[in-house]
Amino acid sequence: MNFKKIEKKWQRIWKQKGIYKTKDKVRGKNNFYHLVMFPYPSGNLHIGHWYNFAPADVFSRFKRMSGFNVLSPIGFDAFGLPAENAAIKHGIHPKDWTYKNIKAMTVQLESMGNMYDWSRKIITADLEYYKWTQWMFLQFYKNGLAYKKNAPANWCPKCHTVLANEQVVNGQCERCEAQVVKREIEQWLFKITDYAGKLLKDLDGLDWPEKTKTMQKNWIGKSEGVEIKFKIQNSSRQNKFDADLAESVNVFTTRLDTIFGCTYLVISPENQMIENLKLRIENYDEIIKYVKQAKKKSDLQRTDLAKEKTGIELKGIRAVNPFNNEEISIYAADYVLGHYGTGAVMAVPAHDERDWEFAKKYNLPVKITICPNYPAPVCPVLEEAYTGNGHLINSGEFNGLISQEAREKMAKWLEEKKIGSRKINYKLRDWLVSRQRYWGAPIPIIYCDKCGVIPVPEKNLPVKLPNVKNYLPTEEGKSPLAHSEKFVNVKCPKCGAKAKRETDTMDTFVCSSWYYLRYTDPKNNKKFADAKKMKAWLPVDMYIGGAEHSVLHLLYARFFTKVLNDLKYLNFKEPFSALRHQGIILGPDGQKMSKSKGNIVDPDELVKNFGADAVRMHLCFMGPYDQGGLWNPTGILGIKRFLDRIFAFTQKLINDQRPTISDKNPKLEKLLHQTIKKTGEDIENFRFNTAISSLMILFNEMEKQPLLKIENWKLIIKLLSPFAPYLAEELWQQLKNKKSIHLEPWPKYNPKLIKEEEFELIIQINGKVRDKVLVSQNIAQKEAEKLILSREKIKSFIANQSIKKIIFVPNKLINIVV
RNA sequence: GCUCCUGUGGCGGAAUUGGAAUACGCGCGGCGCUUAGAACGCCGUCCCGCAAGGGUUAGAGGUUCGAGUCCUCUCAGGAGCACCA
Repeated sequence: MNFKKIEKKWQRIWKQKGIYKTKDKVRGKNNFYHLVMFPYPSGNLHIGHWYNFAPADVFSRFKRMSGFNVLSPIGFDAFGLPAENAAIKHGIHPKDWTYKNIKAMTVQLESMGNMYDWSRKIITADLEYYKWTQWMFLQFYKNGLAYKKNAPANWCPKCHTVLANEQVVNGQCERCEAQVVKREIEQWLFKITDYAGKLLKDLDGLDWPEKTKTMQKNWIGKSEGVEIKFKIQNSSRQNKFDADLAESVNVFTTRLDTIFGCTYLVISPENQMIENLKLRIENYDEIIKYVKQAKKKSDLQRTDLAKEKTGIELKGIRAVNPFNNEEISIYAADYVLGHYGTGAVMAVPAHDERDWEFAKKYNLPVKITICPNYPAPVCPVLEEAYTGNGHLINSGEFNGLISQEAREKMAKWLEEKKIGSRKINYKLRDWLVSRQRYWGAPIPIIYCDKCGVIPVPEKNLPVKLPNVKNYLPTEEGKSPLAHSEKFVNVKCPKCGAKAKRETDTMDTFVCSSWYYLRYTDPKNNKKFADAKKMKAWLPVDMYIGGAEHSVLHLLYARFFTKVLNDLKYLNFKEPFSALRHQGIILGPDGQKMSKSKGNIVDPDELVKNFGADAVRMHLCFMGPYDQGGLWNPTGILGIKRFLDRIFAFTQKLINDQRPTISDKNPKLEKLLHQTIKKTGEDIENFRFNTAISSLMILFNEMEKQPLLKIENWKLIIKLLSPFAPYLAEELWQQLKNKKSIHLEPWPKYNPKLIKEEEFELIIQINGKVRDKVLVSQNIAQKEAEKLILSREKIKSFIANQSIKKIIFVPNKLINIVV
């Protein structure tokens, strides 16, 4: 079999006939939008791409054969850091690099034989695309969802840009793994926190892997509690000037039930209170020294659990616990985070591990208020914090309540006295979208001395990314675009005076947050996509991609959809109804593939040696799709042999002069129909490996038949066609069919033929298999008992033991307990 | 530290709801074809035992007539979270 010739031939014909062009509507067929996460044009397609795209294409093809009008688009996530970093490394302009790679990767993608509708290809770095990315930014801005602020941000010193929280992994840059540092810099953010509640709640209705949902839930991090006002007590050093300032400090807690055990407060070093009470804090200078130190630390240093907590008392001021009116001291400590809750906590050392540790170190009072072994009257001496629920003691009128009740009653008490209220906090922080880099969509904002921050009018979009020579990132925290006078200097759209453009570009994740919408109408130059077309396809019915995007792309895309839904551009709230992740392919050594380790498997080489069909099919056959696994260099031979045998057998059938119609083989017919059923169900459930093994079992049987109905053989070619589209098409033509096999419907199985009339009854004695016998389906227990007890083998096993019990499982087994 | 997932032959892996463990493929061994090899075809391939039979799903216990599957503990590997009050 000359697979190279076959692949070339069909690539040409498929393109010519446009069999993969997708219409927005086909009569009698439901639309099905099947999407794979589009690739970065980072260089070459690697085996991981193949593992992502090839089995996904099997699913696409199966859906299409099953009667759906399937949209299966592809494109390139072309803007962004990785592509730009690679370009710089090779000394090539990012634009040239990116488009050169897109060209090469397109050829590689075409070789896979996927049913992509190439007429819908999108490239996020194209002017026609990023015009709409900028338009999206403007909508966010106009609706108060994009804002600029100056605050410490995650700065990657190697990539010379700020990063979103989601892009910092263990204190390192997600891409280059450099240690991220804190840097004060003006930056643009999207108010994703406004959507925290909805992003959390709507996860419930999605057909997504539970793990992914859990990860998003944890990232959003909802916690319910109360915010309480602690009054600041007048101190000896009070003077008239600061009387109005900071009369109280707000804390957030989820453990209101422990408040009688609160023996001090802790505020974060960033807390404004320190400045507000400057004149009253006796050791202000010392405090400021501590604050400066804390601010210098990176998040990673600050959150290092292994390190001892540090803190410093704000001398001269004290707070009052509203529940028992006790005066307590106030500390500043860097284990309290400035950006979460109120940036201040009530410390309950007896019932919180962190407070316990801190209290032991600074010798602060510990007061037990929760007893674990309810209703035990005496609480044990604590050796560590007791953080569980229990019944309350030392808690005034709330004594004797259990934690859950107490939280409820105490919250009411607070609200009645107007010194606190229920509050929900989220860990999620706003999405930092500006990047001080060249290769991205420019943020469409203009700064005018007179008019202030002015969004670029929509009619002036796109703000074109200039083709500058100096695109290298800079140290000073500014985009390289800042050096381009031509780009920067602009007239204010409002007053016409001299103004300056924003020079930061957008995070690549902004581009990929809406691309799935654009595929439905990729050429539209009036809107990002036509509403009718979006309605025809969206939301995405099945989305496939790597699990590494669980809290990045997938969260951002959901956020975009919700915003556009609120702005009435979309009629749905979730972009991806169903989601599946492919696993990761490791090198033969069990290590992650990398150039330095020299364990990279080159898909082009494999295609050259074994053919695209074999590569596709082997990837499907390796194991469960979401599991991935190590690459076994010889495993693909099995698939290659299988395909060769299919080819040879077809030739034999075609050349065989004898009439092949006459065969009657009910056993084989049954197996054929069982296989049609199983293959379809397995593909539907992403169990490609077992689908293929059932095809192999069927073929092994068929091959043994000297005479075979050609119509039955055609069915097996159809079953094969999603896996091996080239070979199937070639054989289909050889079997004298004019239309493409890929436009054929999936074979239907005959339910009557599948049914077994007989089955092998397993005979167990004390749970051990001792014998088996062929009996008719649905045999009754009595009949079965009679039958097996008369068998010599069983008789001898039972001998003279008495039968205690007989367990009968219909159509499976019978177990005699003696 | 916490949470979740995974552990089945020499290897990748099968095994509806608890009901024949090791399907399918790789590899290996033997034979055939061949001057020889490659390719291909056929047969064999969990362990002990001549056999009857017995044992085996990381390890130890438990529930059950019956456990790879459910429960408890231990070990190993992986993923995620990690001062969020």
